[in-house]
Amino acid sequence: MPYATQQKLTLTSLITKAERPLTPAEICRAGRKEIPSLGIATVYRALKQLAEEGQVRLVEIPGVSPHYECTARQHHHFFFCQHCHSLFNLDGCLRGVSGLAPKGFSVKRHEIVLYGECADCRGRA
Amino acid sequence: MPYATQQKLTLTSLITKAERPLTPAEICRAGRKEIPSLGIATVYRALKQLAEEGQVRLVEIPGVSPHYECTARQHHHFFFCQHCHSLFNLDGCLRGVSGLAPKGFSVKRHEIVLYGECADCRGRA
DNA sequence: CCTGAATTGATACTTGCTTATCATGATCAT
DNA sequence: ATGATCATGATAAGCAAGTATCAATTCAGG
Repeated sequence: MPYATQQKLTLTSLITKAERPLTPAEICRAGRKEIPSLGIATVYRALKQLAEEGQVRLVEIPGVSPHYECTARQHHHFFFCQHCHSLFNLDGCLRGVSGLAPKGFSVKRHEIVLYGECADCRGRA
Repeated sequence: MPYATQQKLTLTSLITKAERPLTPAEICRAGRKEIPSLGIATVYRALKQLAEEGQVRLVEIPGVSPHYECTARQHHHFFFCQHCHSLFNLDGCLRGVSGLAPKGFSVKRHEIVLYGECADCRGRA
């Protein structure tokens, strides 16, 4: 039977409360504020377990290193700031996405990614 | 000054005529029908040069290994068959894509990817 | 509080993709 | 043709993400 360790509890809480997808490195850095000895391997192990349980999912964005997010969010897409390299969640979706597929093709899911500059970076530039 | 070798000519022609994005491995395999000794390193070198010249561009799809395509095509998106792992070009786009971004964000470009089963795979299943 | 089972953290290793190295071979201006 | 230059192909090496290993540590039931 699995043990309830400080590492798991901290990491689960951290990922659940995050308001945007995080990289394993970001998760590790954040977790070290609570548990300074936290190792990256433990982060990967926790992510793997949480993903298997369905609590966390991998977010893959073209040209962006892998991020992870809590699955408790509804369907949404992402905005990647090319200046500060941060990933933002977007609300809403578009109509007719599946209509882009040729006849005879069945669409199971879709991804939409916007690239540009976030409000902060735009203001500073 | 660069030399016009059989390898470069063959690879350029091959990529230009392809009707869908190809992986370096696919390009190498196809090129060997013309030049059996063709090495993978030459494929990567050609892709790098063509990309710098703007003739070819990298196509990155979440969860899919890197593909390359000719830039002479107009704006389009992709469909990835989860069964045969092939990438297909889609015609058309959607309206209001940039409207998904929060206020103050500037959108430079976007990507839309559909995942599912292509007509062939769907028929066989 | 003690003991067996699970977990941790450091690090070595694996995997997939891409680039560097270098001896050999192709290209082209003369 | 021919020599200087550039390109090729095989393979080693690099790189980044993730996994395996293992001694040391932590957990939790009796």
